[in-house]
Amino acid sequence: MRWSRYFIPTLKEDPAEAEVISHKLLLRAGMIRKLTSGIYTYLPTGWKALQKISAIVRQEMNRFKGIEMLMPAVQPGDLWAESGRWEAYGKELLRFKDRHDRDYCIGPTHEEVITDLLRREIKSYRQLPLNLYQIQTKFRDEIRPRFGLMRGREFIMKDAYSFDIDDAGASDSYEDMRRAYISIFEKLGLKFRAVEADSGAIGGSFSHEFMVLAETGEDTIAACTDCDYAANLEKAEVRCEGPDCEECSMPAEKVATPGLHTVEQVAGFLEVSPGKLIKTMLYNADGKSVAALIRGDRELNEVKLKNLLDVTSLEMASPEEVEKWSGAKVGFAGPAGLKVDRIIADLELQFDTDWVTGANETDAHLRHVDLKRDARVSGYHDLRNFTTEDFCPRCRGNMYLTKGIEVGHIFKLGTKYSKALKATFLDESGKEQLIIMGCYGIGVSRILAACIEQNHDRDGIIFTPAIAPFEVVVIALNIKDDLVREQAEKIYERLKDLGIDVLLDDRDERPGFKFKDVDLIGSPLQVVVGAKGIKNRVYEVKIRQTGERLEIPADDFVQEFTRIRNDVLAHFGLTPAVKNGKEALLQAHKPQGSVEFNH
RNA sequence: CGGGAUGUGGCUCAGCUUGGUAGAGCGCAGCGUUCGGGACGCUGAGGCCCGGGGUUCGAAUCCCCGCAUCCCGACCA
Repeated sequence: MRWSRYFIPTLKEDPAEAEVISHKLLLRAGMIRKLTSGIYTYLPTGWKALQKISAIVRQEMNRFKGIEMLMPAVQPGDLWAESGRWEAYGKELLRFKDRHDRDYCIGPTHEEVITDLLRREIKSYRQLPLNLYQIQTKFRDEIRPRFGLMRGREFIMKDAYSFDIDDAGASDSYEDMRRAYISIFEKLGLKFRAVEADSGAIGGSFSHEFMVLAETGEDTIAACTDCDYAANLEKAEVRCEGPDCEECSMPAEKVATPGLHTVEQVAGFLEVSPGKLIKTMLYNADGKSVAALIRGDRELNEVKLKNLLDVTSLEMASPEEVEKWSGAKVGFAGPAGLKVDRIIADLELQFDTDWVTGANETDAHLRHVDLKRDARVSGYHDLRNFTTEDFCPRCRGNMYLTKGIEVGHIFKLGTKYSKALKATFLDESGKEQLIIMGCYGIGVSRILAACIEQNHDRDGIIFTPAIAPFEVVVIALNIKDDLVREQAEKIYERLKDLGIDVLLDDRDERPGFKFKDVDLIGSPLQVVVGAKGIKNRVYEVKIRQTGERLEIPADDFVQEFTRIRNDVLAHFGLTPAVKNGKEALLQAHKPQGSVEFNH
């Protein structure tokens, strides 16, 4: 492709409408333009990058038994009423009526449509399993679209749905998709983590989120340095182990702590560390009184508490309730003698003793408390937020915190939709059974934004070779110089022959102008052809990622260029695989299961 | 849905406090000089100043009502 005959409307200045880096750079690099809030046109290079992402998604989905199809964007309201989501989905579902006054919506997802299709077509267990997917434009009428492609209203998504005859089959389908997703993100050349998501009542690890690692990510992830374990910070498991401690040698003793009701105040007054205090947090859980005990220097994780109690409503107790249950004003509750239905303690409290707690008496605390001796604790459970001091719950390795952008989510649906829409099959014994489903999403357009969030510098985008609209840009420095033009054309043709997606910057512009533009659009490699180089029989190759400029002899250009290119591919965890001598498909060369690449 | 901000040439913005009929830089067109990190000079085109009402002799500027966009939060998953 020749730049002079192409369409890449770059911007020199940051657009006022953009806040986050990927949004700014997508606009500045001429990849997208906004039509209206949360809705963007993909310009040629933006669309090209999206197609490259889609191609890898498609390739890996097919490899892991997915079958591509395409469903309508517009869906009848009746179908959504049948699944119960016409009411449940809320305003995010864009609804409208046709000329006959019938209800319709624009699909934010396709469980209803695919389940409707399958219930009509699937009769027998012999027809299953199936995994059907599509890559399609979705619409969700977000209350507040923001960050460009990161959270648009209209966006491109790959959504897959699996259909199995039993749980074992569904688990196999799920595992296939998990592996496919790992492979997809490896081949895209992105640093990512598969994160265990809240599997809720289903149990087991049946939900994973795939997070592209980027400092600007919205989610915080706790990840293990030694194994694959990673989880959203608020979901990360805390494991505590150790020998049971001896009973405290001293009896519990009441001390006056007038007006001191925060951890810091009490710890300071009694000259102990906050870690020797126990916070007693009182909750109203579905009408029952519950006390959660946690070390003074820790944070309670309410989601963990709620899941543990398996209640629908969990609220902190009102001051009145606190007084009623503890017999003291807020700030002086303690486990000893507390009048609540249930006392639950955090795991780590069982490995220590000689605590300071509230005395259930205003202006008083107890010291030398031994939980086993002095309180009726019904159980020790993981109740607190994960900290970086904690170790990996799987392999005891060290954990670190990182930020991520959710780009994929896989989970087992079970029979939620097959039940609602009566999608059944006859099993071997002729008995009618519900189809077991799973669904698997990838935000294709969000990947483009996430890639830029992860890979950019002050000059612009640094695309991974797999996503770059053009892997190489050949810059003809002075196009009016016949020799320069001829040499640039020659290199351009040679690279094309190697099967590389290459752009020839043949514009009649000043060098500085062209350098800035080329850096901005983010191609991983640049070949600079100038009069000076030609005189010395060298070409210059610039590696976008590092800024390195390498002079290579004109005579063995192809050989040297290929070597440099392979180094760049390796940096993104990729190797070239030449097929039919032409098509340069990019392959991840990392072993499967290894999900992170280091700089 | 609550809070905040902004709408002026294609883009980024000034002008608004203190009303007098619109500016800069970039971009665009032409000419010349330049030519390895977004050059310089000259000439030129381009604006119902978001929309609608009002106040006033006179409104980009003051008042009221809309609309749009962006940011924070809540909501949603």
